[in-house]
Amino acid sequence: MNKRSAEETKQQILVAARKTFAGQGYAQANMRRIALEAGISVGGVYLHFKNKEELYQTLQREWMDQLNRNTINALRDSSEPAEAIASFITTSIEFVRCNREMINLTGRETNFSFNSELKRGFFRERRRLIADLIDQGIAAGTFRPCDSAEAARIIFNILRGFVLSMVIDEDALFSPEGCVDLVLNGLVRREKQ
Amino acid sequence: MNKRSAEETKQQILVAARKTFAGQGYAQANMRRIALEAGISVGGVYLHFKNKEELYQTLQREWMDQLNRNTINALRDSSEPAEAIASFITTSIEFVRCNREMINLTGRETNFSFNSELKRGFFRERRRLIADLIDQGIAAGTFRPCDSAEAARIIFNILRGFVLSMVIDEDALFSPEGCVDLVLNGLVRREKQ
Amino acid sequence: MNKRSAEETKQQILVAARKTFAGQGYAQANMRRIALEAGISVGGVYLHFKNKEELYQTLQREWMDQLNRNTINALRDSSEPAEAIASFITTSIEFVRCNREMINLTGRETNFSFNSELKRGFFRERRRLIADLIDQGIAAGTFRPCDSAEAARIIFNILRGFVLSMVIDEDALFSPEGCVDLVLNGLVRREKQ
Amino acid sequence: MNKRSAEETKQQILVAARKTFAGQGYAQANMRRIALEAGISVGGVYLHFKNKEELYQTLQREWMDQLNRNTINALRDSSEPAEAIASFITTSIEFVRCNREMINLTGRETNFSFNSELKRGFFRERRRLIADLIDQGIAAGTFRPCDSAEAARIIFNILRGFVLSMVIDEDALFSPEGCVDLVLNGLVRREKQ
DNA sequence: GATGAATGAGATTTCATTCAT
DNA sequence: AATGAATGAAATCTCATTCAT
Repeated sequence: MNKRSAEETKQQILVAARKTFAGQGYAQANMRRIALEAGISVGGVYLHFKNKEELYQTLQREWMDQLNRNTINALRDSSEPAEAIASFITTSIEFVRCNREMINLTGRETNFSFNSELKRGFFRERRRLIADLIDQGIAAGTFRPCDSAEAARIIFNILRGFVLSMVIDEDALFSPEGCVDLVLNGLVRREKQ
Repeated sequence: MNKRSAEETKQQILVAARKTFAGQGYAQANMRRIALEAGISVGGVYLHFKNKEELYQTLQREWMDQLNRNTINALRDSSEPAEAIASFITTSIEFVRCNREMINLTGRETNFSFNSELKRGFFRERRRLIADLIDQGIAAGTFRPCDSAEAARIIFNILRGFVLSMVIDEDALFSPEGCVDLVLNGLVRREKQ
Repeated sequence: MNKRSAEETKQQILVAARKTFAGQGYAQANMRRIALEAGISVGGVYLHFKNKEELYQTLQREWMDQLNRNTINALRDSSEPAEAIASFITTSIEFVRCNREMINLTGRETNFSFNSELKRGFFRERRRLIADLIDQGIAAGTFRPCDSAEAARIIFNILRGFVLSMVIDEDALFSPEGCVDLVLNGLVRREKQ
Repeated sequence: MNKRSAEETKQQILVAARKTFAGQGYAQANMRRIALEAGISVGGVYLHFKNKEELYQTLQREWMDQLNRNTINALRDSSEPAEAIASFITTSIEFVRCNREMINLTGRETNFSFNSELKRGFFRERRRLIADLIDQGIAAGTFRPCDSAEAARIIFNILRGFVLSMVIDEDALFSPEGCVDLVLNGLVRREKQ
C-alpha cells in the first residue's frame, strides 16, 4: 500500500485510462488494465472515479477544454479571415497530432448516450466559429459570397476526417498547408493570377 | 426447424449481423442477438461463420465491394475531370447515406487488428483514384498545378468526416453540391469571373 | 457439459436457490453457491433466470401459490366457524413446518421494493379471510361480538410470529392446538362451563 | 478533526450505525456510510469497534437492555395477573413503536450466527416471565388452568409478529387493547356474562 | 444441418478492513 | 486518536464458443 496524495493518484489513473481507452476503445478497455497501468488496485480506481463511464467522461471534458484554449489563443493573433481560417485548421491538426491518445478514443465510441450530447454541443460551437470567420471574410470582400454555414461544415468535416485517419491509416493524413491551400483556392485554375 | 438452403441462411445471418453490429457496435453486439434476429439458433450461426470476427469481416468486404461497383459505374459516365471529381464525391456521399447501417459500424471499431489491413488497402485505392482524376485535370489544364496526392488525401478526408458525422451529429452533414463547390473553387474570391 | 432438459435444470436451480436463500438470506446468498448447489455453472443459472431478483421472486410466488391451495383445501372441509379458524391456524403452521426453507427466507429481506408489494397483497388477502370467518362466527352466535378485523390481525400476527420463531429460536414454537385453544377461549376462567 | 471524548465519539458512531443498519439492513449497510453519518473517518470507527459485527452486536445489546428496563418498570405497578399481562403486552408494543429503527433491523437479519445466541437467551427470559405471570393467574383462580408455557409462547409470538408487521406491512398492526382482549377472553362467546 | 443448454473466463463494481501518515 | 487512500476478495452478470442430442 503505497500512500500518495489523492490528486496525484487521480492523475495517474487519468494517464493510464487515456492510454488504455485509446489503445482499445471504450468497450474493450477494462478497468483491471487501467488499474494495472496506473499502478493501483482495481478497487482503488473506484475510490477516485464512480465508474468506468465517469472516468471516460472526465477524459473527454479534458481534451475539449484543452482544444478550446488552444483555439482561442491561436485566433487571438490573426487579423485576416484567411489567416484566421488557416490558424484554425493548423491549430486543430496540431492538437490532434499532439494528443494522439486523447483523440484516438474519440473517433470511436460514438453513440454512447452519455457521450453524445456533450460532444455534439462542443462540435456545434466549433462549426459556428468557422462560419463566423467565413462571414467576416465575405464581409471584408476577401472571400467570395457563399453559404458560410455549409462551408463551415465542410471544413469541420475535413478535420474530423483527419481524426479518423489518425486512428485508421496514417498514410491518409494531410498537412495543414495543403489543407489551407485547397480550402482557400480550390482545385480549379484561376484565369488571371 | 425451417429448412433453407445454406446460402439463404447465410444471407439472413448477414442481414441480422448488419443490423445488430450497426445498432450496438462490434463489442456490444452479441451472437445470441444476431442468431435471434436471423431466426436461427446460436450454434447455427457457427455453422456458417467460424466466429464473430469472420462474420464482421464478411460484412466489411461486402460494403467495400458495393462501393467499388458504384464508384466505377459513376465514373464511367463522366468525361471531364471536374465532373469526375464531382461524381466521386456525390457517389460516395450517396452511398454513405443509403447504407447508413453498414457505415455506422465502420466509423467505430477502428483499430481491430483483424479489421485494419483490409480497410487500409481499400482506402488507399480510393485515394489513388482521386489523385489520378486530379492529375488528369492538371494535365488537361482545367486544374491548377498542385500536389495531387495531398489534395486527394484532403478530399478523401472530407468524405471520411462525413461518415463520422453520420454517426455523431447529423447536423454536421453537408451537401455534395456544397462540397464540390468548395473543393473546386475554394473560399477566396476570384479576380475576374 | 451434461445436457438436461431446460425445465429439469430450472427446477434444480430453484431447489438450490431455496436452500441457499433460506440458509443465508437474500443479500448473503450468492449466485456462485446456488449454481454449485444446482450442479451447474454460474452462467448457466442466468440462462434460466434473468438475475438474482427474478430467481428470488419465482420462489416467493411458488410458496404463496402452494399455501393458497392448501388453505382453500383445508377450509373446504370445515362447516363451523370455530372449526374453520382451527383449520386455518393448523394448516398455516403445518405449511410453515413442512416448508421450513421457503419460509425461512421470507421472514427477512423485507423491504425490497420488488418483494414488498407482492407479499403485502398476499398477506392482506389472508387477513381478510380470517376476518370473514370471524364475522360468520359472530353472525352464527358462536363468537362474541368483537372487532373482527382487529382479531384477524392478531391471529395473523401469531402465525407471523411462528414464522420468525422458526428462524430464530425453535423453542419459541407452539402447537396448533394450544394456539386454537387460546384464540378461542382466552386466558380468563369462564364462570360456568 | 474534531476532538471529542472517546465515549462521545462512540455514541455518535452508534447513532449513525443504528440509522444506517435500520435503513438498509446489516448486509447492505456499509462502514463508509456509517463513518460518514457519524462525522468520523472510516479508520476511526475501527478504533472504537473491532469490526462491523461488534458494532452490530452492541446495538442489539442496547435495545435489549432498554426493553428489559421498561418491562421491569411496567410490571412493578401491576398487582393483578390480568393487569400484568396487559401491561407486558402494552409495554412491548409501545417499545417497538418507539424504537422503530432498532426493531427494523432486528426484524430482518435473523440468522446471523453471531447474533442468534444472544437474542435467543433474551427471548427465552421474556417467555419465562410471561409464563410466570400466567401461573400466578392460575394460582389466583383468575385464569383457567392451562399449559402456561405454551400460552406464554403464543403470546410471545403475537408480539414477535407485531415486530415483523412493523417491517413488512403496517396495515397488519394491531392495538394493545385488542390484543389484550383476545388473549384474555378469546373468540368464543361466554354463556353468562 | 441444426439446436440451445452449458461452460468458463472475464467484465464491472462493492466493501470490510488495514496501515502509512 | 484520527485519517482516508489503498487493498483484495468476492459479488453479480455477460457472452463467445462448444457439443450432446
